[in-house]
Amino acid sequence: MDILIYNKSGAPIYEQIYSQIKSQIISGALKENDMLPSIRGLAKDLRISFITTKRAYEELEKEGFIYTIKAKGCYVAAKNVELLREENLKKIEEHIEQIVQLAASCNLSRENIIEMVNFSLEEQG
Amino acid sequence: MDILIYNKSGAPIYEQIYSQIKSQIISGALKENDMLPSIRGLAKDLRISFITTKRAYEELEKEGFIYTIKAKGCYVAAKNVELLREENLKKIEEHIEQIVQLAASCNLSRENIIEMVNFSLEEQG
DNA sequence: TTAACTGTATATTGCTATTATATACAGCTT
DNA sequence: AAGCTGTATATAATAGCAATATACAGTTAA
Repeated sequence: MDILIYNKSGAPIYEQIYSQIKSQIISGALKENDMLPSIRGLAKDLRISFITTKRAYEELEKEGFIYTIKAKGCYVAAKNVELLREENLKKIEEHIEQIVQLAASCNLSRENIIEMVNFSLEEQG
Repeated sequence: MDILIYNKSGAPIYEQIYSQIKSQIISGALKENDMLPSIRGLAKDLRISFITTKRAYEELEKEGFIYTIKAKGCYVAAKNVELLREENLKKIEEHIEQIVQLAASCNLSRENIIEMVNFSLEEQG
């Protein structure tokens, strides 16, 4: 399990753990039913409290990326790609609606909006 | 000057004052060069410290909605369409950032996003 | 069965950002 | 001069959050 903590990054530790594991699940590096490192083991490796790793795992579980069996361990959940996709699509649609309204109230053209989207996409890579 | 403070609302007092005055300016209830209540007078009415009303006015001035003449008072600024436009642009950028992040985490392509924007724009007319 | 592992629950510490404040100051008006 | 206006600085009080220790309870394997 490759997890790196950058103390300078500004992001809280539990969040760094959360997002790194999440990425590995989404990318497929971690597969369904793979066992995650125990919250205590990982905490020891990272030299932090296990409460912090626990918090990261809690988030992951709440979002449906992992599941937990008490006294046994935490495992990668079945990838419900469609679910994730639909949830995100709904959120994206809401954002777009907001954008369209804002754009209308200040005479921003369609081309301008698309430009902005493209720009932002290129920034992210 | 009608300003109501809801202590339960969760929003800080200075922000409630800020947004209520802002609304009145945007709606036209307060017109260009209208004098606002003095920060001390308003504070007295609302039974709060004048530092709090001052903060609300500071925000309004920073955003360009009012202007101040030392030792005289605060006045509604000329309605600046560009100002509103910039505010909206900022909000739109924030929405786009969110969208880009969401899209990345469910492998939604640039084309898909642009399609969605176009679709939404056509719906609105 | 016990030692060593797993996750859980509760309370607490420390820190940082924010809200709201008092007090002392300086300029305008009458 | 009295009484308004806004200004500047320093301070108190909160609230929220990150990270933690400690005590608990279930599983596994020697």
